[in-house]
This record gives sequence, structure tokens and C-alpha cells, in this order.
Amino acid sequence: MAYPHSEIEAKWQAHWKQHKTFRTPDNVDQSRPKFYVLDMFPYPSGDGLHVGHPEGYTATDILARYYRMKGVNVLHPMGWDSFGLPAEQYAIKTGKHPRIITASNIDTFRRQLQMLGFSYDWDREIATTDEAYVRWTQWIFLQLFKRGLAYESEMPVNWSPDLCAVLANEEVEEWRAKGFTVERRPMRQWVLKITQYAERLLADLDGLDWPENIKEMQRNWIGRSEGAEVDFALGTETVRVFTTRPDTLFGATYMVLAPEHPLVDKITTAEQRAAVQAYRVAAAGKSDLERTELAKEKTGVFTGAYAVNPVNNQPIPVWVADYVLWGYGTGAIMAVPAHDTRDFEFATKFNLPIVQVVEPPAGVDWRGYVDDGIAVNSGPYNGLPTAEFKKQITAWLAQQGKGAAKVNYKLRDWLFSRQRFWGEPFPLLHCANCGVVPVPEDQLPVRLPEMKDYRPTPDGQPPLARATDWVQTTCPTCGGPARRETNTMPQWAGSCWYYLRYLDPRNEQALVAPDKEKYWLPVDLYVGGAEHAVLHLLYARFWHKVLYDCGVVSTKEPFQRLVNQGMILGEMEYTGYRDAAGAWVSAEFADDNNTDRRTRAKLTAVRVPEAELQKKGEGFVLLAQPEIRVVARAHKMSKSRGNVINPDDIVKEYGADSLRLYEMFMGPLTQVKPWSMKGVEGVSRFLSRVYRLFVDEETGAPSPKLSAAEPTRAQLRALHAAIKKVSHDIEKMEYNTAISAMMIFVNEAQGWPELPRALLGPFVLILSPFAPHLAEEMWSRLGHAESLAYEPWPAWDEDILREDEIEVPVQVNGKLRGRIRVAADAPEADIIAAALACPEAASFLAGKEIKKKIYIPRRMVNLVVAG
RNA sequence: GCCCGGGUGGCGAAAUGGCAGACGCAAGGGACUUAAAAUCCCUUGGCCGAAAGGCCGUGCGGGUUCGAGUCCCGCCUCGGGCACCA
Repeated sequence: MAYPHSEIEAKWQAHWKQHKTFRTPDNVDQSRPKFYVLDMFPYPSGDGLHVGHPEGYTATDILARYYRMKGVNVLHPMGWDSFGLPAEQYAIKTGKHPRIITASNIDTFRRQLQMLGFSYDWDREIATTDEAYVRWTQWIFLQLFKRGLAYESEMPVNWSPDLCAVLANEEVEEWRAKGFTVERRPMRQWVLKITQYAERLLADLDGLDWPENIKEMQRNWIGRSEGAEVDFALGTETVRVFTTRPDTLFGATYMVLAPEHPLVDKITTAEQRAAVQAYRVAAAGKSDLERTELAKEKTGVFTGAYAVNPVNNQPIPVWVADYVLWGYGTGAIMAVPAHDTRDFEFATKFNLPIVQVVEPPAGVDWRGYVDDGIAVNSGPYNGLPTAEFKKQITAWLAQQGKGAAKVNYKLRDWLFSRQRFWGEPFPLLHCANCGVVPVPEDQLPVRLPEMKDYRPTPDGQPPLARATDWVQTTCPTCGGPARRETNTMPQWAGSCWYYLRYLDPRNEQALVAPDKEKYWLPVDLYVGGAEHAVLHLLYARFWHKVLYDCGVVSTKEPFQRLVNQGMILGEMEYTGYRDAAGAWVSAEFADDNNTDRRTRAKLTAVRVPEAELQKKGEGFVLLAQPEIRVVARAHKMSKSRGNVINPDDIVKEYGADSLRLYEMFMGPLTQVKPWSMKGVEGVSRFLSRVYRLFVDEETGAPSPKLSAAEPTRAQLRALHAAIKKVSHDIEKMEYNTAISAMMIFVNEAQGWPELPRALLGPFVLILSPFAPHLAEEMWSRLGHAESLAYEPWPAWDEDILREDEIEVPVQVNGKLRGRIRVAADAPEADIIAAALACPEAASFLAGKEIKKKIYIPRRMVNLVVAG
């Protein structure tokens, strides 16, 4: 029978709240060690919590509770990333203010998180939409502005007419996938100069304790490449190109400009003008994505102009092609078709000359060879290896004034404005006399105006442009009329610095007090989903570095250690296929669109119960028809698939402790893993067994097995083994094996005729980070008046764990043949002797010469025999 | 195409180069019960064998080692990320 989890959980949640058990005081004893453990705060969506949230949140909560018991000052806060598009869209539909919608969503999320017993310091709760918070987001923006890191730019942006909003390049894919259309349109935008920090953002990754793949993704995103800029004369003009392979200059047989390149107009000859113009118009209509995705075949147009190759003074034709991107490098390239895959493709298609300048290793075709080699057809440089050639030619170019070494980055400046209502207003004014003027810091925050209609204006102006009274204001510099900036900031803004505000959430004088910042930063552990691998984490690092330069923070990086929890999928599903007549079709004949790939006939996918299946080879087949394969897969949880698990339901039926424990028991934190309702029942049974160790279920009275007796040595050993394993595993965040160790202890304890209370106290303490409600209840039933939250973490005693006699496996030629029992401290000679005498091994040793005797202390004996 | 991760029983998973499959689920058997649920006990990688026991087994093929799930080389496959970045 399940224990009364609802009662117990409600009782302890109320207790923690009332006693502010998890309050981290504003002035902690700073001589003690600290642990700042942070969750990625959620966007409070209308759907409420899903089971992915408690996965990371439980993982951090276990550490927070553990370190508190180890006497460490723990900071474990929670808040809300509460600006966001869904609330705005809902507001447009219903006319309700996004603030009201957001507040109610936050209430739901808070209730759900509190129901799970997380030990957050709720006095530090913040929401990015709070005006007191917005004030400091705007303040940080002003620092960026004052440092010249924010600028206005007329940019072709990704405009979605459905959303009436501009999207960052990085967001386009996401919204397209949801069925929204996105097109290109030039618009005035605020842009942040993140590129100015590219080098530091790249270099400082090295010191971070982050998953290697995340660091690599950031490195790729920043995309540093070393090369040279080279000037090509073109009549009276000069075209500058960037290349990572200046050593291939002698093989540059033509040149390509991006369609947007301003020189195109000037250089195009009369005969080519019409073709070039048509090509540019076509290119302008396409988004970056369409250009890349649809451009399987290279396209381009000759401009009629010729440039001069600076190394050999040869004239080379200049083309326009959209495989050259305006946003990277100089928007122009020298094409070396022999040694660049793209140029090779292009040159082949348009019959342009291909000249070898790099000699590959013997046996490799030079056409399309892109790696390093030895220079050929390169005049005085023939015979040089690539690396050396690069150095020499770069020096020569610099000396001739025709080029210079150059480092380029893929990273672009950050398009920072949105044409939306529900975001932070920019603290900027436009004054006819003074230009762009920052709102004085003492006038922050700039609040959003009250409005009835949250849509953009019909002419594409942001919604704030409708608030004419709000827009009209006076210039603080000259006193003349000024207009407020009507763009708002993106959702990333608030999440860029929230980890700082938790340190000092109600400070009205400063973003954070310096002594608090110095004590608590950096975040010691940051846990969240890998979907934020690049954007959020890169933007936050960028702001942090700016604040470092401003003297607001004293660490170079915000998040010292990062862990990504793996996604939780829905339950395993077995899918079979039937044709129109209802006959089974084996899964290997079904394609992604549920069509029979042999006949093109439409198939119906049906779920097959596990009991009707058997394993065959790599996959599963129908029991009744073993020639019919089915697909076994767990899918991402989604409303459309109907496999979403609601945490509320789990808590209601099994309790919060079961949910917490199950999510930690499923497998390694970082791994993707499918949900299993049976698994929840399993850990729930374990918690019930724990309860029954203490309580007689029939009567509700303390279990009659509880005794004041001295624990036996075997009992102590069981307890201390669990303490040791749980302690180690918590520190490694290997919670599944920690839970397994506690299960082993309980399985053993169940069999004992009496249960010394002295064993149960420490056990409850090691259980408490995982199942805090049940642990608190049992702790109080053991007679303690106070919460266990600050009880010292139990220590284990190696002496108790030490066994007098151990079992050692005996192998012959590496195969296990028997076991011997020996005194733990027996000398090697005795153990070898015992192994040689081992009866099970005797037949494998008889009459054979023993060539080698290997003893691995306490682990293994291996006897190597001849033949 | 490039860069990361994974691949171990029917399932989720364990295993500092040293007893493969701990722990949990499922399944089978038993106890308790009028019965069921709940609970408790036992069995459970495959093959051969009445048993004792033996052989095989960590995606595939090689290698290093007394000994490889673990290390090295070459593949297959699934998942994620990036993708005309000159």
C-alpha cells in the first residue's frame, strides 16, 4: 500500500514555507565556502510545467540540499523568463494585458515547483517582466550604448507577416517549423557589437568546465579563421577579398562578388547590366536560408569586368554569385577552382579556367584538392609547403601595400530589437537636435505604456508606435521635443543577467552590491537543456564580459560549470503498419510518410501492445506473424502525439518524492531517456518500503521492529556502504546509482528482525536530498523537533567497511574457474597458494605448466598455463 | 559533407583494464487471502545438459594485453548540432 504522501508533502511544504527553511540570508558568513547552484529559469508558458523541468531542477536541488548539510553556504534561487511571444499573441487575441496572463502563468508554475519540494529561496524570486528588474536590464543596455556597443542599422531582417514580428536569424528555423512564414524586409534595427568580443568569447571557453560538445558548438558559431585580406585592382577601383589560402593566389582565375556588393553597379559593363540586375533582384528576394538550402546548383552572372591578380598581374573575370555571402569577410572572394570545392563546382559549370597551384601527396588528384601540399605554378614560391608559403606571401602583400594578415569570424553582430509590445522598451529617445539620446539613469525604468491593441501598426511600425502620448516626450539634453524608441528588446535580454540579480534581488541602488557579487560569483553549477548551447549562453557571456569591463562583476565568465540534462521522451511505442485491406506490412517497407515503398500504397500506422511482440534479431516482430517487423521507438513528448506526461498527475497519484526519485533513477542525468509509468511505480514501492521500516501500516504506530539496540557490525556495514556510495555519487551527479545503493540498504534492512534506531537516522539523512518530504517526516518520527535540512551529513567509517575475509575470483588463462575465500590482509603468496589449491580450478591446471601467476590485490587471481 | 554523442538481457540501466548484467521494471513460480488488490519469498542473458557442469555473449571486423564493455585502428548504425563562412 502506498504511504500517505499527500499529507506528508503538504505538511512539510507548509513547514518549510513558514520557517523560511531555505532562506539564504543577505549577509552570510563569508568565511565559509559557498555553492551557487542555478537552474535555467523557465518561460512560464500557459501549458504549465512538463516533466522535463523537474529533471534538471531535482538534480540541482539534491546538490543544494547536500551542500547545506555539509555546512556550505548555498544559493539556490528561481525566477521567471517572463517576456515572450506566446503571452503577446494571446493578448492580441483576447485583449487581455500580457502582464495579467503572465502573472497567472507564473502563479501556476510557482505552485507546481513548490509542490515538488524544491529548496529554493523564494524571497529571491524575480521575473524579467518586473519593472524593478526591467530597470536594470535597461541600465545594462545603456552601458552597452555608452560604450559604443549598440548601434542602429537598416538591415534586411526576417519579417514574419503571421507573427507581425522580426526574428533573429537563429529563430527563423524554429518558427518556420511551426508553420509561420518568414520573409526578408529592410528595417531600422538596434544591433549589439558582439563581434567586438569574439576573440574573448572564444579564448575564455578554454577555462570553463562545460561539456566539450557545447564548447565546440560555441567555437563553431564564433567561427574564427585566420587568413589575409588581398586587394585586387579593378580599373580605378579596388576590390578587397578575404582568403584563408593566400598561398593559392597564383591559382585565382576569377573573382566573385556577393550580389549586395556595392561595387557591382560601378563595374558592370553595359552589355552585362541587364543580366546582372536581374540576378541581383532575384537574390534580394531570397532569404539566407533559401539561398543556401535551394542552391544545390551554383548560379551566377559575369559582370563584364576584369580585375588584376596582384601576384602575376593577370586579368581575371569578375562574376556575381550568391554563393558568396555579403555578411562574411568582405563580401568578395578570389576564386581558386583547383583547390576549393565551391569554386571548382562553379568553374566547371561556367567553363572558367582551373589552374593547379598545390601539389597533393602522391596518388591524389589535384583537382578539387583542398588540403595542404607543396606549391606549384606559383613563380618564385614553387616548392614551398602551404604553411610557409602563407607566411611569405602575406609578408610580401603587406610590403607591397596589397594586403595584410587578417582574422575573420563567422559570428555576426546581434540583432537586438523586436517590433513587439511585450518586451523591455529601449531607454532611448530620438531628438531632432541631439540625435539618439539615452534616458538618464535616474529616470529608469522606462515603462511600457497602457494600450488596448498590441498589434503592430498597419504600416509595419512596432505596436508601441500606437501609444502616441507615450512616444512624444522631451529631450533631456536640449529640452526640445523627442520621440521614444518604439522597438523593444528580445527575450534574451532578461535572461542574459538574471543570475546576477538573484545575488541581491531588491537592491535599488545597484544591479548587485559588490561584496555580494564578489562572494557568490561565478555560478558554480548551471543546469539546463542543451537547446541553449549557443544563443543564451553566448549572449549571457557577452553581457557578463561587458559588465566585467564596466567593473560591475569581477569574474570573466558567469558560469564556471555547465551540465545539460538529457531530454525525457514519451513511453516506448511499438508501431506496426497495415495496408488498406488491414493486412500487416513489415516495417522495413514503410517510409517516413507511411507509404509502402514498393507499391506507393498508403499505410496506416497502429500502436501494438508490447505483449503481442517478441524480439527477433535487432528489432521486434509480431508474435502471431514473426515475418512482420514493427518499429520500436520512444518519441519526443508532444500534444499532437498525445504522449505528454503531466507532473500534476504523477504527484497526485504517487507523490512529489516519487516523481523526483523516478526522474533521478531513470538513468544518467545527461542522457536522453524514455518515460516509463512502471518505473514510477517501482520507485514509489521503494519509498513505501522505507515508510514501512518506520511505521506499522495497520495501526499507523511506530513499527514494532524499531529498537534501541546496538546495531550489529553487519548492519553498520550496510549503512556505511550506503553512506559512502551515496556521498560519492551525489558529488558526481550520478544519482541513479546513489538511489540503487539506498535500495540495497532497504532490501537488506527489511530482512532484519529488529531495526536499531541508530541506523535509521543516518539513512533518513542520506535519503533526504532525493525524497525530502518523506525524509523530514521520518526524521520527526525519530523524535527530532527541527527540520533535517541543516543536520550534518553523515560520515562513513572505513574501519566498519573493512571486511575480515574476502572472496577472490580465480581465473585460469583469463577465464573464471572458481573462487577462494581468504583473509583480507593475507599476503600474496598465501592467496596464490589458495588459488592453486582451488578445487574448481584443479581440472584446468592438472598436468599443465604454470607460466605466470597474477594477483591483483583484493580483485583477482589469474593463473596462466601453457597449452 | 563536417563536428560531437550513443549502441550492453524482453525494457531503463550497472561495471578505477580485473567475477558482465548491480538496482529497478517486465515475465514465471510460490506464500498470505473465500477471492482479488497490496505485501513478502524464489527464478529469470542465450545455447547444451536430468544434474554437476560446459560453451557462447557488451553493434561488426581486426589489434594491444596474463586479462578488453572499457584502450588502439577500420567499418556499420541511431541521435544531436553545424552546413556555400572563402
